[in-house]
Amino acid sequence: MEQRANTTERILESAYELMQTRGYNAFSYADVAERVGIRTASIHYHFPAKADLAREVCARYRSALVEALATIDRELADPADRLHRFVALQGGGIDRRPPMCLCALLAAECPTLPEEVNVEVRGFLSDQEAWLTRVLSEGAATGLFSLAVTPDEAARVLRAGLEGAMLAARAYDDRKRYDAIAQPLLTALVRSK
Amino acid sequence: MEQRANTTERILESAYELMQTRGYNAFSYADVAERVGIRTASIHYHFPAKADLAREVCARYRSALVEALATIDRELADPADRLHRFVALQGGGIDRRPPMCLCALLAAECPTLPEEVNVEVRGFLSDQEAWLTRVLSEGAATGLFSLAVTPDEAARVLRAGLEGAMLAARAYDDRKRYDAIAQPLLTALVRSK
DNA sequence: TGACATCTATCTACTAGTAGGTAGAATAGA
DNA sequence: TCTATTCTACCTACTAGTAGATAGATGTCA
Repeated sequence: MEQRANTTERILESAYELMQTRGYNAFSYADVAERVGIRTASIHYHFPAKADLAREVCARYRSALVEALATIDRELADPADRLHRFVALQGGGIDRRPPMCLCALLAAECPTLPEEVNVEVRGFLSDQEAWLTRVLSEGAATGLFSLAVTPDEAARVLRAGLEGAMLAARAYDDRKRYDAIAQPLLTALVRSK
Repeated sequence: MEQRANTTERILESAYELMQTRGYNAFSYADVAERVGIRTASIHYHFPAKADLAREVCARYRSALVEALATIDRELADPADRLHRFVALQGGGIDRRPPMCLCALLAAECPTLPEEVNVEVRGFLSDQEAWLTRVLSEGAATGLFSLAVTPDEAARVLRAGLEGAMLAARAYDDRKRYDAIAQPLLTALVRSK
């Protein structure tokens, strides 16, 4: 049939959606199979074990993050603009509500996750923090804004705060809660000059 | 036999520990039964459904929070001291590492949780925010410290940030990450005078 | 006090359904 | 025909939950 690439992509896409809404433990091969329109056994051909599928979903999600951050760097020069774009990126588009970062969700399940998935989750969090630290350092160094704490502290706080904001938006099923936390969080951390 | 109260307590205690480490979806009656030393069927005598057990665990956790906050109010008068005690409370003792708030964890699983559990989770988050808002308002009103944002904004940001801090500590299995976020978070939000 | 009845708490044994995973046959395109 | 892909059919382990029995404690009343 030569639909392997096609099917693999569809499996990954469905698995991503399921993982983002339910997490790792609450989705099954049966859920994916139903969405893709194949049998559960067929998924094992593309991804021998559930851990393989989850790891690949995370790895791609992480790659997408790296690309998105590179795009921000390319399109925006001002560190303050970059920060706001980052916050908006995490907040998601209009159709994706409430916003939720896949890896923030998986972080909550860490103790029950296969180790190869945990590696990707931690890598994602580290990538985020590293980029934020760089942008915050640049802004502070060039005097565009002043920080309430050191750049790497601000990066950690910002990442953690946005994570908590997404979780709250999810718990109350109200995407406005994200902005209601993200905005004052930025205000408290970064003082524009 | 008259061990009902005893057994009920032991079931609740085991369920609490399991839920705090694995969340709702990744623990089973079999896990609880093994720890308590009874059969799974016996758990159904005390808690007809898994949702009943989880709801009770959450309700008690929530009550414990309310009590703990009342104790803080009773023992400490200074709003700044109360805040630091709160942060330490969330960070847990020396033996409980890495720290994790049960309801912060469950917030991540919200879409897959029985509604009666969700009610308790949201109630917990609201209780926390209400208390924080009050303490922050008092501190700001009496001029003990100044806030970077409004008291209720600061309360939301603080709660979200600590939640993200606990998640990070869990993901990296390193309790130091909690303090590494909590401390600068407080610094950025609350300026002592 | 003794007998009967009820209650508590647990058990064994079971149900129906789901989990992830495997073996090997069928199919289809190059 | 060879190879890639998907299928049917199955497996074992586990899920929450139920049915019915039972041991022993407690209550009630003649």
